[in-house]
Parts: sequence; structure tokens; C-alpha cells
Amino acid sequence: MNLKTLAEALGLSQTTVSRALNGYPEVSEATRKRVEEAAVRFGYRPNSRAKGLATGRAMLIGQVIPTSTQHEMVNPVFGDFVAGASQNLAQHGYDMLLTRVPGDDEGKVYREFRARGAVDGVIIQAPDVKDDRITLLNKIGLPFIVHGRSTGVTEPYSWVDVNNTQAFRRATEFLLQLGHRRIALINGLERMDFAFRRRKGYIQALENAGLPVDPQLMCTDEMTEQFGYHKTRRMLAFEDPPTAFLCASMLSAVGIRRALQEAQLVMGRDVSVIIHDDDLSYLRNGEEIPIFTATRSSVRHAGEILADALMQLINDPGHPPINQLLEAQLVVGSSTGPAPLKAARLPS
Amino acid sequence: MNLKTLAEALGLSQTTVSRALNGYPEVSEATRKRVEEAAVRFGYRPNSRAKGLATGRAMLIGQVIPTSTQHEMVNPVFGDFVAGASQNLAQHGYDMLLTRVPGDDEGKVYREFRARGAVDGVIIQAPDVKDDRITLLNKIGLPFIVHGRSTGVTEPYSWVDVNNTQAFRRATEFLLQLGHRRIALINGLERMDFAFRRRKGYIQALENAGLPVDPQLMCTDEMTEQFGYHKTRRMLAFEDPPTAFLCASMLSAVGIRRALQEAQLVMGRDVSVIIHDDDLSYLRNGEEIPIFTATRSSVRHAGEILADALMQLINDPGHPPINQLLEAQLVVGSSTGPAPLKAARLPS
DNA sequence: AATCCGTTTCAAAGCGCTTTGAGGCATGCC
DNA sequence: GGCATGCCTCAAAGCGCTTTGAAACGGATT
Repeated sequence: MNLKTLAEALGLSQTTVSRALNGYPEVSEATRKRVEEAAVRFGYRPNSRAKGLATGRAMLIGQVIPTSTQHEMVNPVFGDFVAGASQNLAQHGYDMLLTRVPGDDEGKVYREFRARGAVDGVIIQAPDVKDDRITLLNKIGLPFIVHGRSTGVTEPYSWVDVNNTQAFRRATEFLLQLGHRRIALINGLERMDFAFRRRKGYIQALENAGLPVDPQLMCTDEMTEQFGYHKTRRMLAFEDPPTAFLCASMLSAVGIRRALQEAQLVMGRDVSVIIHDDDLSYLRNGEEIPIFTATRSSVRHAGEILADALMQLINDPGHPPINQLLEAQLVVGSSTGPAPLKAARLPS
Repeated sequence: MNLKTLAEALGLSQTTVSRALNGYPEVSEATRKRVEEAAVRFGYRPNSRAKGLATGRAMLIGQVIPTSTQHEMVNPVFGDFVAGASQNLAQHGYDMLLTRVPGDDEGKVYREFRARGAVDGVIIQAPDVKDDRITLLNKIGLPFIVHGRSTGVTEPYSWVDVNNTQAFRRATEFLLQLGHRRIALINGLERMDFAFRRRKGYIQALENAGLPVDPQLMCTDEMTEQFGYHKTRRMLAFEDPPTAFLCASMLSAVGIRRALQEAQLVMGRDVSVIIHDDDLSYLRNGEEIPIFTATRSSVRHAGEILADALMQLINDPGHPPINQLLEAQLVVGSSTGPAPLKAARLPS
């Protein structure tokens, strides 16, 4: 069933039917009712591509599946983020177009998107400290919004980000207040902007407290469970081991917990742990009482906000860049406590 | 830059240019070279919607974001699955269209997909024991393939599934051989077909061994970390506690591990654990030596196979249904060992 | 009765591509 | 020279929709 046959069935012109369905005022209420009723009855829905061709809109938002080039790891945050974003995109009649990049020339995909008119806008995930994609997208004029920021990019662009610096500064301060002096930082890859900012916050807090920054206590890698596990074991074997861990991911923190329990150490008593909690739907940080003390910020919620902002940018082409900084909540769980008088230490 | 201007710039007709770019034999090699070179130079790419309108193809595969209606939980497997599927779809020039279902009438989305011609096919995730979506899609004639199967559906359809029954039968047998007699099953929601089948395999193994099936030792819910944790604690407090756990998900197994370690029990010595491992990129089951003994089957690989199969179905409309059963590998890690003489038990 | 006006409807153009059916142009053969 | 034969190339139709500019209509006004 297409517009033509529907119009014929109704004894109306295509114009009138189209107008009736798209809510134009030139159509009498009676006609509109009749048309709408018939559309439902026949199960008529306008063809996406024809409509898109006529209107010049794809009604699609592009997104590249965020995989680290290192280990082909899919960002664990992806599912929840997409769920949030899609939900709000759907409210505007948009769907998401997902594509996988062969090799690492993500730029090529965006050029293609643009040239083919495949999407009306794109979402950028996990920006680097200096992310080329932003410059490129600005250049080719494809509406976009970044989930996160890129410190090294000076030109204006739209973004929604968590205040990572602030979150990790506060978390560090919280540990300092509990008397911890040796605080480890289990961080994500530092070419990622969020990791860079988290370290900044951590260092700020230490320096404000007049404490030295020990490079040995900072590590950075892909945030796997094993990463947390191994680093914890190694650091606990130091001469002067940390009494607290600041961890950029729930997943790695599970590894920390494993290492601690294996060493018969009690989290929150022998060693304190604070994590950043993206509030993933499949990996909740406890129920009423959080398992881990955490800086919490729902990535799903971020997705919702991002989607709305992108819709604004698309619907109003002259719109100035939208920047929104979300504050993470510091939620106190049972993984933190006063610094022990004597640091727990593993035999190396 | 569109076809018309490109053709003008080359002093050729649109037909010739189109043919040259699409590899038709009616164009001389010299012309083709010239056209291709110009296309690259001008950055010409055919408009997706115009091309789609002309060819009648969307070059998109639809997928509904799999969220449980219960807790709005996004399937943790989603990211990896999509990465696998998208990769192989991309090889055929296809992208993935993601949509979120408002409410729970997923059927409506598929009808829309069909009526709007928005996609050329769809992928169905996480089928129920009796899944209506299959019947619907067969009825409306939208090419599709199911990731998993639906026991209650008798009509033919295409699917790619892991042999869950077999996997869990083998895992149970493995535990039986180690002398375990009280084996707990931490299963997913049993309206999901995969959970139903896993239980079947588990029960088969017990019955073959002439052992009773204790309903108390079987539980089913959304596979969260907490679910594993709580159920483990509860079961270990039984009069006659299990000495082994069979767990449908890595995530829940992390909860099992937490409960065990908290109870000072050593996995593989006091209590054995076997999990099903989807080989998620962000949640690897150890490096060389698996942490958990597991029935392993990469969900990413399943995505790749599914994508290829769907491409076949789409490219050859008369194609009979494709069914592919993947066998899970039983990999032995350090979480299993001989049954202890006396079962470890927690005070209730 | 003629005119005007607002409402309602329409025919046709256009979006950018593919594809059909036809035409131009050397070449080779009689 | 005339004519079929391939090889290339082309103009135009069509995909299903939106939207422009115009027309039909009924009722009110002169």
C-alpha cells in the first residue's frame, strides 16, 4: 500500500492525503479523520526512503560502534548508552544507525555519512585527549555531539560530559579525610579524555593536601577485570603499599575485590576502594546500600540528554554548540573506611 | 555533488556514470577508470535514500535493543553481539538500524519496518520459549533470523543458536564425574528459551545418573551479580548445601565468587563452579588459564554467523530457512575440583 | 447576477538514483 | 558503397513521497 493507491482508494489526490497525514492545516477535519482512519485500516505507512528523499532527511543518527583498537574490546558502556539515547531519539521519530569501522579510519565513515546523506547527525563516543573526529565533523558540517570532551580541541563543538575532574578530586579528598595517604589510581587508557581528567582531579586533590604524587601508584590500561586484579596484587606487594584504591571502572573494581579477598583483606577495613559507577543496568553497584563507594553518573541518562541536544542541533541548524556538564554523585558504600594504622601488605 | 553534476563534469550521461560506478559490463574500461577517478576526486557517493528508492533496498538490518521489560536491563551481551554482526553486515554494504521499543509491543515495530520498507531484514534477540515475534515476522514476510530458538514455535524459521542443552548436560556430567551430587543451577529467566534448554540439559544429566532433581537447588532470575551472590548465600545455608554451582552467566558468577570468598570458601576446592561464558570482550574469563571452568561460546562469533546467514536470506528470497547449531566448548579452569568429603555450609 | 474570498483539493514538478529501450559509431564483411 | 555487428552511450521513465502553484467550489457580498 503506497500513497497513490491509498489516495485512489479514498478518491482523493496524493497531495491531500499526504497533507492530511502530516497534519497540515489546509485539510478539513472531516477529510483528515477519514484519511487517518483509512491509513490505519490499510496499514499504510509512508516509505522511509521516499519520504527521506523528498524531505532531505534520513531520520537516522549515526554511531560508530566503539571498539578499542587495542583489543577489539567493545565499550561495556555502549549498551546502556545506546538504550538511553535511542529512547529519546525515538520520541523525535529518529532511529540509530550503527556501523562498524573496518580498520581505524573512522573519519572515512563520517565523510561517507555526509556524502551519502545516510544520517542527519552523529554521536561521538569516547573522545581522545585530542580527538581528530571533532575537527573533521566541524569541517564537513555534519551535525554531531560528543559524549565526553576533548581537552586538546579548541574549536567549539557540542558535548555532554561528566565532571570527571571534580568527581575524582572529591573522591580523593574523601579518602584523604579518612586518613588515607597512599592512594592508588587504577585508571583507563590515558589517551582517553575522561581518564586524563580523572587523573587531573586525583592529582589536584593530592597536591592541595600537600602530598606527593607517586607515579608507581598510578596505572592506566583498558579497564578489564584482570587489569584491576593484577595491579592490585602488584601494588599491595610494594614496600609502602596503598591503603586505598581509586578505580575508574566497576569492572576493574571487581578485579580489585577479587585480589583483596584472595589476600584475605576486607574491603572498607583493610583497604578502601572508590569506583566510578556508570550505573550500568546489568552491573548494579548493590541495591539499597552500594557495595562500592562510588562517584556515580548514569551513562544511560547521559545518552538521553545527548539525544535531546542533538535533536536541537539538527532541528535548528544555526544553533550554537550545546555544552552540558553533569555532576557525578558521591555515594558512600561499604568499601571505604578510615585508613588502617598499618597498611596491609602482600608478600611480593 | 550528485550524479547529475558528476556526469556533467565528466561530459557523460548519468546512465553511463551510474553503470561505470556499479560495475556494469556495458562501460569501457577506460571510461570506468575515468569515472571512478573523478568520483574519488569529487568525493562523490550516491545518496543512500535515492539509491534505496530506486533499488527498493534499504541496505539496513533492523534490530530492537534488547531490554528486559522487568528491570529495563539491557542485555549485557548486546554490545559484543552487535559488534560481531555489524562487522559482517558491513562486508555486504549493510548497516544496522537500532530502535528502542516504547512499551512492549515489539510487534508494532516490525509491522512498521515492513510497511515503511525501513529495513531489509531483522535480527531477533533473546527469544522466549514461545516467541510471538517469529510467527508475526513469518506472517508479514520480513526476512529475519533469530539469535537462539523458540521451543514452542513449530513453523520453520531461521536461527543460529548455541547447543545449550548439550552444554549444560556436559557441564553437569563433568561435575558428577568429579563426585558432586548436590549441584545448584543458577539460571536465567525461564521464559527465555536458552534458560529453559539449559535447565533441560542439567536435568537430563542428573536423571541419567539416577540422581534426584531438587527444585530447591534451581533458581531463575535476571542474571545479575547480586542474583548470583544472594542465591549462593542462601543455598550454602541449606541443611544439605550444594557442593557445586552451574551458572548461566559470567556476571552472576562474579556474585557467586563474592559470596564464596566472603564465606572464606575456596572456589575449586570447597565449592566448584561452572559458568556459561559468552566470551564478552570486556569480561574475559581469565587469560591463559580460565578463572572459571566454563561452557564457552562467543556471542560475537554468533553475531558474525547470524549476519552472514541473514545476508543469504535477503539476497535469495526463495532460500529455505537456515538453522545453525553452535557447540559450546567446555574449557576447564580453576573453579572446579573433586567434591569435598563434607560439604561446606554457612550458618543460616 | 456578478464578484470576491476563504477553504479545500488537485496536477505536476522535483528529490537523486537505477534501468529500460533505443540510438550512435566504428568496424568488418559482402 | 551498403549493411549488419558489436560496443558504448544516452534520454527518459520510474521508485514513493513532499510541496508548489493553481484551480474548483461554495458561500457571502455587492
